[in-house]
Amino acid sequence: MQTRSTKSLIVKTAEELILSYGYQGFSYNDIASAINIRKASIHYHFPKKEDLGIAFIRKYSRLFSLWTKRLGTASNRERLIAFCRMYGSLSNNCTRICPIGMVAADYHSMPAGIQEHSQELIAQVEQWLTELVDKGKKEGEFREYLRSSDTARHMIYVMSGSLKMARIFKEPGRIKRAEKDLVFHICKEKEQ
Amino acid sequence: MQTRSTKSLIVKTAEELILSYGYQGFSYNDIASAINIRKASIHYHFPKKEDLGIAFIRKYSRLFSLWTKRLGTASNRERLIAFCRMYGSLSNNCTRICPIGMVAADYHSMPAGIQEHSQELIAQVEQWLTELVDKGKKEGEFREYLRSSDTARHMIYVMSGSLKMARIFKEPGRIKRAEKDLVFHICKEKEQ
DNA sequence: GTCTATACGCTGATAGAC
DNA sequence: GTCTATCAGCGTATAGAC
Repeated sequence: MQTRSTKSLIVKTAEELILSYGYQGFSYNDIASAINIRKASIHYHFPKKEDLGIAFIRKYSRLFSLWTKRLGTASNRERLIAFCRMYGSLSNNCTRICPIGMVAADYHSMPAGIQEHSQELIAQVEQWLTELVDKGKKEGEFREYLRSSDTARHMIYVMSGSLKMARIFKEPGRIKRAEKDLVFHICKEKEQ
Repeated sequence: MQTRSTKSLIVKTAEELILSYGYQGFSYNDIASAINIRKASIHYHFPKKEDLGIAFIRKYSRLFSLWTKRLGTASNRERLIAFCRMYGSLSNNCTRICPIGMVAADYHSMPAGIQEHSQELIAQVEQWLTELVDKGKKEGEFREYLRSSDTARHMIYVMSGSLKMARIFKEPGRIKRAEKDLVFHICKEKEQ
């Protein structure tokens, strides 16, 4: 197991633990036993827990950038649906919530560095969605009366909320329903 | 300071701390210093932290029951708006989030007793909203195509999400916007 | 890079005096 | 009911050998 491998394995494990138990709900010891290394080795890669938290946020920020670039030539309606599906996949069969939902709830008990990076991640997603809604309106796919940025925020609230409730009640259908509600409210026709 | 007073003061303080920092983000020591008593005194009233967590959830459950009873003769539209306003007041000027949003995020790192009571609280609010939407549809105030329980859930997602984001970005306007969006989507006319 | 060993503060919790 | 005193355990974090 090489260095780079270990480092990304640590982040991957932290990621799973954070999205399941929250930032304060996991410890270096949890990671150490999960991947069979010692706590001190984690501190070598991430001296402070805050560093690991930031790495987690930044990873999702990069993943989202990559995801938007991979979309190619899809209609605005298709992009909207793709976003909901991608978001829903974070649920991991009702075991996890989304990064945004997690950092938003635990926000005030997180180190300042994580707070800043959280704001950036949320702003990044909001901006992408705002532009999507704006484009969808201009190109006649989305309802004209929508306010782009408010609709973008609305989408995040709904998808993020549905993941949390799906986990609590073990009802994956909540995520699908949230998607359908959003598509119906935002898109002009084809209620599907 | 009599006994009953101290007990309710402890719950009140726990409440503020939980809605700001989360269940794992506060300690008996935080409460003790906040109201100038010793940790052991808190353990007298609430032997385990879980007991205090449950008291917190149950208090909000009772408060919600009382709130719904105090509504009197209001139209369904007025009830919808009243709900959003009541919910928004939990924000406490962008310093707190809602009980549902908090327990939903930290769910898997909470003791089983708190999880159960959280489920009950959420179900209670969902049910009241479902009945409201149902009634609003039947009486012609709300849009007929809405599915009552999905709309109820949608409302919780949106209001709960808006409180969290309002806190992060210090934008109380997000809560008001969430309310207007919901009213517009659910009510038939008077876009306001 | 990974390990062993260790420091040390804070946590939830208990025993017992008043 | 509230206090002082105390506990074991776990948290993050560091030093230094290999």
